[in-house]
Amino acid sequence: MSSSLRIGELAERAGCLVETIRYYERLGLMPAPGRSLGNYRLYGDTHVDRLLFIRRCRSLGMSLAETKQLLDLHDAPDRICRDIDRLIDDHIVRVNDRLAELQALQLQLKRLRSQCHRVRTVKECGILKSLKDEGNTGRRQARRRAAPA
Amino acid sequence: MSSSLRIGELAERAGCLVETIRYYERLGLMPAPGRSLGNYRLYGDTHVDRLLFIRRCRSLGMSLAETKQLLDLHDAPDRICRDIDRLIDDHIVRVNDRLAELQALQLQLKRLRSQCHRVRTVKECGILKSLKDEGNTGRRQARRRAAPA
DNA sequence: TGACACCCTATAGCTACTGTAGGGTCAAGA
DNA sequence: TCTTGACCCTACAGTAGCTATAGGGTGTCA
Repeated sequence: MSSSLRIGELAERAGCLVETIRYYERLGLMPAPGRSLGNYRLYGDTHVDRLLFIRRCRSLGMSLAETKQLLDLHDAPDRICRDIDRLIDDHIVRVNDRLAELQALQLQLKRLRSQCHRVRTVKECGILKSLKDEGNTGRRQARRRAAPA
Repeated sequence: MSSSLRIGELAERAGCLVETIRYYERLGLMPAPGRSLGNYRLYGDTHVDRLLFIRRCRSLGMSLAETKQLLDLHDAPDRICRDIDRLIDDHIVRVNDRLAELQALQLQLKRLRSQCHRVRTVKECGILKSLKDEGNTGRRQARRRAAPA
């Protein structure tokens, strides 16, 4: 029953590329499987489960680092699950933030788009004008040493 | 009036890092400026405008490739501006798509989070259970040659 | 003269893969 | 038996958009 899959079959089950699985193995997310006589990787059911778990985390937008944390928690089943809650909560916050950013962005783009008043040439294009003038950019970064006191 | 800024001052005006400006220059988004006797880059007003334009496009989520297209259109002021409209429209569509994806994701995460019923150990954690069982992943990719007919 | 902020080039690192080169394995068909 | 073709292997380069580091040079002030 503990099937013996080759990497291509595993990839198909998980809906990912063969290269992705080898990549996860290099990163230590997937354990190195046994090998056939011809040096082919051979996977069992636990590998299938683990890969599906990883892919599901990824499809929920988690990073590989977060996914690794969840896997580690999963491998220590007697720990309290508050850590898992926290990880998911943090992720929800990040997704919310990104969502708000994108919504603001969408609004700005629509405003920008409305600047085009059917003129004919680029020279008179309201969109380009807006892109040039508006806001003058966020001024977030600018890494230079602090001015001496 | 056509100021002569060093790269650090330009970076500060645009709210980006010095390295980012040099990176844009390597990519051809920023033209190579003149140099001082000591080989320092010296920028004028046109460079300031161009960098602000780029940063504004980036802050609107456009790729550098899209930004380059807009810059090229900008440099050919007699072309019809329909191309600009189209570029912005395409971008709006992509932002909308991403927004919808994120909203679906947020819903899934909240459902996932609600699986935790205040149990104590990871072993019994409903979140991990959901991550293992649910949906069995999208099965999108899986690149293998088509089965022979 | 020294200290320090700033600049230079070249190169490596980040995330999460994806793609390629150059080979080996394995099963089926001629 | 030989060949074909799908599949596998390792190692490495490439993607986007920066960011960081090493190892140097420049410019200004005390």
